[in-house]
Amino acid sequence: MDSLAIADHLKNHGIKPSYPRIQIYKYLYDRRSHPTVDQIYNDLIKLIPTLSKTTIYNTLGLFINATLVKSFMLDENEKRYEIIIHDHSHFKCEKCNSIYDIPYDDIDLLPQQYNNFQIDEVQIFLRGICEDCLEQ
Amino acid sequence: MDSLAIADHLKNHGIKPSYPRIQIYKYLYDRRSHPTVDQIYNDLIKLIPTLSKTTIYNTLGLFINATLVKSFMLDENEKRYEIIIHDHSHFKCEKCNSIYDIPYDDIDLLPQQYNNFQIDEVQIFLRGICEDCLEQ
DNA sequence: AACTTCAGTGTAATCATTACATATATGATA
DNA sequence: TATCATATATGTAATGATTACACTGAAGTT
Ligand SMILES: [Mn+2]
Ligand SMILES: [Mn+2]
Ligand SMILES: [Zn+2]
Ligand SMILES: [Zn+2]
Repeated sequence: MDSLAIADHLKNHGIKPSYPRIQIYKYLYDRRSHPTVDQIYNDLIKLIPTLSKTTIYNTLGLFINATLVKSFMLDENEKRYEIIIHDHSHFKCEKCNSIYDIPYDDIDLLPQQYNNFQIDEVQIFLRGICEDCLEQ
Repeated sequence: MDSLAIADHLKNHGIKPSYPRIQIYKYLYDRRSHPTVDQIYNDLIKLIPTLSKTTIYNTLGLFINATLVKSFMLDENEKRYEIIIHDHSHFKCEKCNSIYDIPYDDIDLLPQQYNNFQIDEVQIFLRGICEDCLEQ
């Protein structure tokens, strides 16, 4: 997704596509990682020397309101952010601290119903040791 | 579970059963809620006028190490704590902010396997609107 | 009693996040 | 183009949860 396509995409969601906004979106889109605000800042400051953390917080807030991005917390005390592409859950390795995406198909589950509760969102976190770390 | 039984229980897990420790355990055991440190403090200060938050943090840390208690975070920025009795997941109502326990039996799932990953813990959070709030 | 150990407390430091005020860019209007 | 209005971006300060640290005091041991 190039900058022009991102700009259109943001406009379609009612967000004016300023340069920092486009770059933050692009960052999340290209890496498909789960960065903290600090990580985003440390990476993008190379590209946008005037960038401030406040701008990152504000921009992510906008994206979340437009349901382009979502945030979640593991047990650390920093929020993590990721672009919303399709539903999946997360696995965190206790050894290498990597966070893996896990497609829903791979965990056999259907938690769509609970009594008469309306369920809008399901978050699943797995914790353990990843394949790579187990091999050592 | 009375104070004597709790004292024994703590001893069995290598924790000296001081008065504050017993009361904090009792608090979590009796209420079966998901309090923040602040809530624990504000409630127990009535019973233990000299209690400090540091003591609560230390005590919960001990309990967590002994796997008597676990902590988790929703999207707020305060950790929540609960006693470990049996596995279950959580539902948070977006209207009344209540946190409900949901037995695993009620959500049809078996995420025990993923490739060759070793899965030690599964956390499931549901989000939506609870029965009570829907009725209004 | 003297000594050791450890639980408990209070204060200060840390760090993520938010609030706020100011500066800058954009876009419309005259 | 000059002027004005509005939205965006930035920097600094405030907030609030958690942790670090140093001290106090109780309990037990010799
Ligand atoms: Mn993900
Ligand atoms: Mn629970
Ligand atoms: Zn790993
Ligand atoms: Zn409710």
